[in-house]
Amino acid sequence: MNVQLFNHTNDTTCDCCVIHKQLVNKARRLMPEENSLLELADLLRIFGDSTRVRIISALLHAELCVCDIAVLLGMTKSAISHQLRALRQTKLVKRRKAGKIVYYSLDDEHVSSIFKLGLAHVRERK
Amino acid sequence: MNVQLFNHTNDTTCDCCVIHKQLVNKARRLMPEENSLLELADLLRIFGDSTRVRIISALLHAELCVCDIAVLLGMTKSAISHQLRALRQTKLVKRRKAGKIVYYSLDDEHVSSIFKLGLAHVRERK
DNA sequence: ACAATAGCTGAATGAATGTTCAATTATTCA
DNA sequence: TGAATAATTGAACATTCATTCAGCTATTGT
Repeated sequence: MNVQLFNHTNDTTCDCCVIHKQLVNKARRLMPEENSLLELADLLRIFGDSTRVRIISALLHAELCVCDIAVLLGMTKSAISHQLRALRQTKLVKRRKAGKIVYYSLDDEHVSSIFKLGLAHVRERK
Repeated sequence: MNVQLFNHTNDTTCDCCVIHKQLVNKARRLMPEENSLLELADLLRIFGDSTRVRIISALLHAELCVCDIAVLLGMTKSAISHQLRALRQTKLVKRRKAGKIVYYSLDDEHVSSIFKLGLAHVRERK
């Protein structure tokens, strides 16, 4: 276990030896398909913006319209609308139209779960 | 409930009426402190990059050194090292030195939990 | 039909960010 | 001590991205 193998590969992308070949192969085997990882990265990148986090935080307890969110965050409706589109594309929020007004809410339980887990993480790391 | 209040504010950041003032106030009351939200956004932004997600995915099942990860992802040690630093600063991974080699692993249970929740989300949204 | 309003969109711009390259540090082994 | 190697670092460059601005669509009420 953990034996240094020193299998020099001709892989030009790394200037070193493969130290733990079996572990690397195991990790490669168990890794989700590339596409899932890309979508996961996308999801978390969209989640991970201060404006969008505040929008999600606001929607945790109430369905709100674009104007509500704009006033709450002290930003323009345009800026909020742009961010809501990103959140909608990654299925973090969903919308419901009622006349001229569009109401936004969290899309499913995963969103609040990730929010709460992340918040717990930043509060416990000290 | 949901009565349109039309309280014109002089807030220049929004060119519209406060539609649901009580809901906005409630959301404002319940929102975590600004600093927590900023740190949460930071955490998820760092998490949400395809290279870093793949690193975390690799570390789900084994502790690996920088060189292992570089070979696994087909990238340079330098690039990986830069990303590991970002992951370390947000306490997503931790490291252990053994001679010249530095082993990285996930910092705590939150990280794999967020990973799994996010993956479930992208797989269930169709 | 017309005015008013909520929300959306595209282009532009300035800021943030990932990777590369070269150089440096830290550690082992002979 | 000196060569070799794993890892780190800083600067530079190219790309991505959030917000602003102006204009647009959709809907309501008169």
